[in-house]
Amino acid sequence: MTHGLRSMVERLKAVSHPLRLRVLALLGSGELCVCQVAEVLQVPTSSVSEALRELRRAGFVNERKEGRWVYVSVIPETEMSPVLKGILAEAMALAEVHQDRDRAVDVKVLGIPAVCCKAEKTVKAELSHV
Amino acid sequence: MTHGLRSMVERLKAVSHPLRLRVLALLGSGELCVCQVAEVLQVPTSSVSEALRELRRAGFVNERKEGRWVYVSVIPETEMSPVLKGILAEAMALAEVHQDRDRAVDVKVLGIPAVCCKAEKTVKAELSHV
DNA sequence: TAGATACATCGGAAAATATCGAAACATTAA
DNA sequence: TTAATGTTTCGATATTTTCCGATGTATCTA
Repeated sequence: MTHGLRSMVERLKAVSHPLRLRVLALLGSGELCVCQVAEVLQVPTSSVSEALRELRRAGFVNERKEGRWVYVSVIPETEMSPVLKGILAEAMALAEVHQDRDRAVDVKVLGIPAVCCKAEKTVKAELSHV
Repeated sequence: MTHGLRSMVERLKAVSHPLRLRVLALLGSGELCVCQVAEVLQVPTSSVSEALRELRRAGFVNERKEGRWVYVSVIPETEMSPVLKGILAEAMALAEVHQDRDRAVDVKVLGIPAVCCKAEKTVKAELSHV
């Protein structure tokens, strides 16, 4: 038994969700902290946190705590199942995800202090005319 | 754009369900008619029918009508996306699915007339001591 | 034609999931 | 310590999904 039908279904469910799939795909191009993900995707941090919990339960992402930030990333390719590899590749090719990645570049350039909740409105304003 | 985030999520949802994944995996070893699937998996035909509707919507299975029977099968490998190929391979390796396949062999040996709803109880009896 | 059979759809109640603000928790900085 | 900030959990509601019996439809056969 690879891991059982039930477990396989749980893993598939984890990515059968627009936000969770977007988060996974976004992390596919590199580690980010939770607030950066929230900023890029323009959703409440609590939603991002919940999405990440499911992706972690499925074993698709790792996290690394550094001070008050939690950095999340997709597991290394050597640990990915063929199915995960395929899903990630297909998701990263989606138009929506390309846009997210572009936003992520801008967000990363600004650096963490400028981006997270405190400066939310300011950053949105800066990004809006990009 | 491959097909859009929404559409990709719909396709993943189609297999994020124990019965639907089992049906897909079962069909992975060959065409069956709806009543054979119901008999093998021991679930109401209406549930099988609904599961197949979703798998068809996702583009994972084809159907072929012959008289009053509807034969369903997984789409040819040449038409499968890498993701579908991976999911099917992993699902077909599950212990639960191996058991289903064994039952399918018995059901096929008995032939359609003996197996479908009419003879349900009889067949169950025959199969129970295999 | 009437009856039987395979399959699809419907109805609708129960369960699961989504969503997001509010509150709680953890860490940092003043 | 106190205030601020990033993250998680909670609570409560809205929405979706699941499940299967009952009903409907198409096809075969007697």
